[in-house]
Amino acid sequence: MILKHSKQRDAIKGFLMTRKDHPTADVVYSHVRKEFPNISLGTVYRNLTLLSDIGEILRIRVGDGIDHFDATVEPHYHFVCTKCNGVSDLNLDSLNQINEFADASFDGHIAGHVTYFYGTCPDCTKKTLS
Amino acid sequence: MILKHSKQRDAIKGFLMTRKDHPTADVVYSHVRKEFPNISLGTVYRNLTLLSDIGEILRIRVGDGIDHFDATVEPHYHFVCTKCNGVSDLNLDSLNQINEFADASFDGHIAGHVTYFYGTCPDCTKKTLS
DNA sequence: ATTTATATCAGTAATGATTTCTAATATTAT
DNA sequence: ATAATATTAGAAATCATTACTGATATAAAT
Repeated sequence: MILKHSKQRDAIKGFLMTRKDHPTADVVYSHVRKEFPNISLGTVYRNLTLLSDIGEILRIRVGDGIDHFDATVEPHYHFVCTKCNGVSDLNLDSLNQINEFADASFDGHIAGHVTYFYGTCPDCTKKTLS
Repeated sequence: MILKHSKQRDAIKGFLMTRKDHPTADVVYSHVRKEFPNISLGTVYRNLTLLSDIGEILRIRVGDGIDHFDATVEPHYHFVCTKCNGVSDLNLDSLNQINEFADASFDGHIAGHVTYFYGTCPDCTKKTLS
């Protein structure tokens, strides 16, 4: 199916690009609504799904049962704060060697892995100390 | 709240212990129903949640949006087959060193990681070849 | 510019997994 | 036995997400 240009899709992608905290569909919705008061949550979901299908954004699942979205599509790892539940990026080299490590003792074929780290984010660490 | 014994809970835990494929609540439900025809899905969910809260089983999220459950609580890694969607265990040493690796370039504190591997399981690998 | 074709939209309804509610039942202690 | 209460079955509610529908916007063809 051929894509047609859409202002709503532009706004969704544009908003995501301004954010480093991997917002949920609901957060995207509430912000894009400032520019498009009549936009529907269904449109937000449809475009987030479309954009991730064509590889322009990432859909991230970090165990809270809610999908998060990320405009940075280059492979990278994520961090989830167990205090504020925030999601952020980690500046970390690829851990692809763990695929071979796992493959060594496995009878099938390992193509990749999904990893996220958890703990206390910089902000919550500061708050704990003060 | 003090726990009381329950035949339904026993059956749920007992069924889970016979399985290595990390069934979903729905699968647990359909099997336990053979012994307790009137058991409700809510009871299955409540007990699976209770058992994982007290650490007798694990609740596993592998990105398909459905919770899987595992009677093996010792830390171990999981594998998801991208062909049959089956979930299985991996016999793999802990990768805890990646926590320190990630911590090195991170301003907060990393307490742990969640990882699962994906690819083709032994069965599907065999079928592809034949 | 008009017309045509169709992708996208807003709004709403439907879905699927999971949780919560309620009155009845089962379990444990007294 | 009796009392106290955790647990149950069944149904309803919730939450995130997807699908449906007729109207609208976009891009291409005339």
